[in-house]
Amino acid sequence: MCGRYTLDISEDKLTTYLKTYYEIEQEIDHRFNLPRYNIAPGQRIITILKDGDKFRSGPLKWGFVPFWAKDEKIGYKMINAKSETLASKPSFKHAFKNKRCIILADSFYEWKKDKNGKTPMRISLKNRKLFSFAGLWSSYQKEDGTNLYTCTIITTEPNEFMESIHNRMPVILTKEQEKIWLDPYINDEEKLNTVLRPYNSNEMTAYPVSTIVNNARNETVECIKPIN
DNA sequence: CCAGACGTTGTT
DNA sequence: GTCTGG
DNA sequence: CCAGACGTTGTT
DNA sequence: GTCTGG
Repeated sequence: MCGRYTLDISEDKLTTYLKTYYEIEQEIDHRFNLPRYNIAPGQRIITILKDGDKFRSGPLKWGFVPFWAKDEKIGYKMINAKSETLASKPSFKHAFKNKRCIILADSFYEWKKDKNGKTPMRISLKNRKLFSFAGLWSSYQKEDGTNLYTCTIITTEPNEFMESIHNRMPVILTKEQEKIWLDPYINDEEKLNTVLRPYNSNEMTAYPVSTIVNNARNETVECIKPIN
């Protein structure tokens, strides 16, 4: 599963990143408060989607609320979506065809179970670069008529590397895979499914961190500090 | 047909 | 809205 | 994901 | 146990 992650990059550098890879000229909202060391469900997160031929970056609340929901609380239960069943679940099938997005990150946390209980692990790419999770988004109309925009992170079976830590992992996309995933003109299930695969084990790395990260109120750099 | 759920993970 | 179960 | 609350009425 | 909030 994937229920916590980081985006350890300055506002300036992320601005450059968005321009370089996605031709996005927008400013980053200062309220994102970058860098971030403990991003949790329920928060507004930085995402990218494709609007026609242009990429757009925007904040989406993490926790998918289907447009037909009676109550937005359901979002707290929909922070992840199983890649294997996206096309058949009433909650996700529409978004799978029409509302795909990616979520920018540079690492994520998983709690590894051992004899002592749970140890939070920080997992990132060996090259330490930013990457993106595959996601789905939704627009939900609230009672007061305003819209709530939400998203979910897609999970898959673990690769060889992740197996020792957890039984699921988020779908991480290469830049090539992102092109397919974000292309609004593609809606062929089989084609889309080809990118929803576990990431290359050889490019991933992990280390244990302090349980400071357990509490989502703790947002300091201590969250990513290695422990013995 | 209508009613009621619609989700994931991990734990029991 | 759409699917499953009765 | 984990942490922390989880209830009502009436009175201060 | 189960829901809400971060």
